Amino acid sequence: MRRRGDKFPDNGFEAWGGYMQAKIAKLEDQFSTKAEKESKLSNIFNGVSIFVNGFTKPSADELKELMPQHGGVYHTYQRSNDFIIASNLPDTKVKNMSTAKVVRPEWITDSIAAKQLLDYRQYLLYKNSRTQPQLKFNKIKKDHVKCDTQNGGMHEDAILYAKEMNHIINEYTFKETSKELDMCNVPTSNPKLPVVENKSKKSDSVAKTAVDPNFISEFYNNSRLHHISQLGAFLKQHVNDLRENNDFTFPARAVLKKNIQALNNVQQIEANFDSGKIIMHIDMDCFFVSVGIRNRPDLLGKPVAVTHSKGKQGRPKREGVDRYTEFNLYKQKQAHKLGKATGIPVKDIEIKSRVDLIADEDDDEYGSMSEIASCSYEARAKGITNGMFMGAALRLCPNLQAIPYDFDGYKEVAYTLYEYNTIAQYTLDVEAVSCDEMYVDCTELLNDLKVSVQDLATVLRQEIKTKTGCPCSTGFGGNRLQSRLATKRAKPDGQFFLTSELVEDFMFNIHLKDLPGVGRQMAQKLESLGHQTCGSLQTLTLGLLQRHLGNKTGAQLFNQCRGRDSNPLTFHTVRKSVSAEVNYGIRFENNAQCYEFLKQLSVEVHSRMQQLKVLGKCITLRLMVRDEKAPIETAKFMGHGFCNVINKSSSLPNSTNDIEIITKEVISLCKKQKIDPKEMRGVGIQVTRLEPLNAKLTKGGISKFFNKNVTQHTFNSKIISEDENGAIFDINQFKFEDGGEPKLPITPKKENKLLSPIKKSPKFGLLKSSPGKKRGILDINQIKFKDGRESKLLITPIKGNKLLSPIKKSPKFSLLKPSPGKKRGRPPNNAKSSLTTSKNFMDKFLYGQNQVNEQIQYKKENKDQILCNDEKNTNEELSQQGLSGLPWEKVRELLRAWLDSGQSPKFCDTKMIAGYLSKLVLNKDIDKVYILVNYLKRRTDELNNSMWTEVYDYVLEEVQSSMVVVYGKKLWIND
DNA sequence: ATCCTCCCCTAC
DNA sequence: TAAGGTAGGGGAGGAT
Repeated sequence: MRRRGDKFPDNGFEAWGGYMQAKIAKLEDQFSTKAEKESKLSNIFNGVSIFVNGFTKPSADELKELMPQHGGVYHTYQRSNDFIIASNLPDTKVKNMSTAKVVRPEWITDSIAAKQLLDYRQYLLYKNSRTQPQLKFNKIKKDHVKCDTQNGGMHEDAILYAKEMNHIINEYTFKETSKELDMCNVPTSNPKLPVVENKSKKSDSVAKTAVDPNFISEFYNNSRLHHISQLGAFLKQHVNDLRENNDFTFPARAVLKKNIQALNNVQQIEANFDSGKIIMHIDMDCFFVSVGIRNRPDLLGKPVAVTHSKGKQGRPKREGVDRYTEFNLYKQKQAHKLGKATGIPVKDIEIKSRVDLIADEDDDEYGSMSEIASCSYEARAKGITNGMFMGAALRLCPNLQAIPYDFDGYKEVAYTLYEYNTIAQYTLDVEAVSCDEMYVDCTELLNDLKVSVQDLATVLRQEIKTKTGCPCSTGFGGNRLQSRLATKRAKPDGQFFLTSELVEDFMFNIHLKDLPGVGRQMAQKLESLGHQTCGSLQTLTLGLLQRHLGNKTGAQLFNQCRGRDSNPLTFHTVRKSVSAEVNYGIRFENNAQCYEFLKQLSVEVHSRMQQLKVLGKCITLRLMVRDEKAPIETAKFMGHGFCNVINKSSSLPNSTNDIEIITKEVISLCKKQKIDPKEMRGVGIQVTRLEPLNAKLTKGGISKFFNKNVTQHTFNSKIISEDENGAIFDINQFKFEDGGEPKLPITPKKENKLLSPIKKSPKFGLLKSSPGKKRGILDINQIKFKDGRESKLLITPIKGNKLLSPIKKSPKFSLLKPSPGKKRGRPPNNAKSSLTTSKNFMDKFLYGQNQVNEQIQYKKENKDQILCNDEKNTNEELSQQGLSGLPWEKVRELLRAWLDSGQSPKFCDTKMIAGYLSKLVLNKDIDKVYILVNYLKRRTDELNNSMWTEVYDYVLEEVQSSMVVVYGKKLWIND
């Protein structure tokens, strides 16, 4: 089982990966290969890897020799965990990298001379307190790390640092491995030595088929598609989190504006803003390749492909492979599908396929069936495309350079692209598409900066390039479709603004295949109708398209081919399903093996569900089974070959995330199919109809928070440290602006505010201060505020005494009844039952909605904690206390789950949230109030549902009334 | 009409 | 050798 997230809970990015075992395996590999090849002089650099940047003394070549001799690893191109060895670096480079790991080469030579690893910090090329490593040393237990005598007098922190940087998580394994290598400086392949026992066991465990216990982890660790998918999902969540935890002030905009103004050709603002929005689409150019050659200038300008295959290398022969038959089956199926869709006789259809260029099985040179994940533009010029087989690609371009995957590198670059240090420091109106692609609604940003689209693009692209080392392209347009097509035009390494005047001409020549949503099937269908371009398709009527393609798809295409797209960017995503599947390496001999694998896959799904904190109600098993006409041996090694797909699902009586239930259900579904396990070629498990769970807010968990200490801590301390990022809330940091014209150095947003009239609810009019009005004074001694950030808190003066009067409960407030208006999503179970059940959403969270499931779960996971059941805390008491005893992160989490629940809001929940926020106000925790209220506002805006809007209005009224009581002023709200 | 289920398709 | 995952949208057709 892969374990995720438990080791590095403080670092979201690491938590995502968590492939501990694989990492360790990789590490062991590094050691063993070295040990096999070199006769080592020492183990000084065990666990240390370096990358040499620029001219050094000793030279890169000499270091390359030295490192393995002393137990270290030398990388020809940079990996994320490397120490960077450099004697000097140009300033521009330094600006754009973390200098925490840049070390002078003397570190290496001195360490060797001293026969021990010296503290690298004495050799840092740049000593900048701001960029010093911020290690959470307490995360690693000291007693695990004592690296005994083998490391000589190595500074303990240095050991820790080296280890952390190299992601050596399992100290035990690390030690064992090192010791083994220490014991014998001999090739580990010698079968006589004890170590070899170990080694040979290990090589046995190189997972070949799904029967191997390590197969899932091994496979996922090498699967590009898995990485792409997980990274994408992670980044979407990341954007959710950013928006949730951010106050939406963007101090970095000032710098951005300066940088833009520093461009030579400062233009005045174009008429960008005449018609609605400006959407930007950012896409890294051939992402995997760009990351892979960041430190391989020798490959720049050459045809390069990222692939598992090493090139024209001989492959072992496999009996029974019949590529011709297998490929033909695919083609026939495709032809059949097309014939059915278009009415063209199947025999008249000729299918082109990516297998066309691939050679016979026994052709060593052009026969590789390794897929190309990404290829450079030079390779594309030769006709190579992503997804093509290596054999075919080599035929098109015999000097194609194959480079390996660098999944850590992709992760690192993606993170750079999405973290505060690039786009997110300027705006959070970001929709994450994938690890290398995003949409940004630039309307507000451009308005604020008053710069041209082109200048903004130039500076942003440059910034991304310097920070990631990879080129990207950006496209701009009035909607997401236009911006996307613009990017396509801009590539590679360019930018393009598709202005509204250009759209019509531009669209005319766009190939239908280039429209998002038009894939192979649709493109072929449309081609069979006689259309290949948007211009051509524009001649068809809406009705005709809908008849051929269905209502939605038809309408979508009708609009798309005219450049129209009314789909807004989605800044917040809610998960609807969780799944795991493996369609590679599946070769079972008997049912037992099959069920064992299903069990492992269930564990995988379960752990993903836990991470996402969801329960699910519907479980689907997906099987790929060899088609009877297909050869038993597949064309691709361990591939699935030509298969039939079986989907079977089962609805559970209750939502669950119980591993036992999932496993049982999946195996039972599988048994029912009565499929010969020998014929299985792929297995997948999917869980749908999700609902949120917060296991920590079960009864036992909650009573902890009613502990007196916690309460005191929350309410009385002036300096508290409960921010999950470790930030300290410190009143001394608080600044408040008083009187006169607002200077607004802190909140660029405010400028907009003052420029643009308020459109929304008329209530808001009262909250706004008009530009000339004086601001009130707030007693800063009573405000808690986050460390290190400037204030965005603004309090408007009270408008008359009216606002002090008690708040009337709006009579239209009708949350207990389902609105007859539009429905969103699937109501849980059925609408009636959800309304009549006694428990509301918050209660479910607080007291355990799926009490059975959860408590079982809870007991399993918290055997030690369950002792704290102070039964005096009855539900009733908790009800009275509401949320006020909870840490605010919990409330935020709860609020999020509530908004994501897909249910109709209930008044009691609304009241609870409002009550909590009011208490925060009384507690003068304005910072948190501000974040929560704005989060609520953004989310309810997005939900665009009158019931939720009422929730917001109600909560805001409550908050503002408390504000008036406490401060005599209202909280300033972003609009 | 409006749903649910079982697909297929698309995107990265 | 090779690592063909995963989430979401939507259509077809049957159930309500």
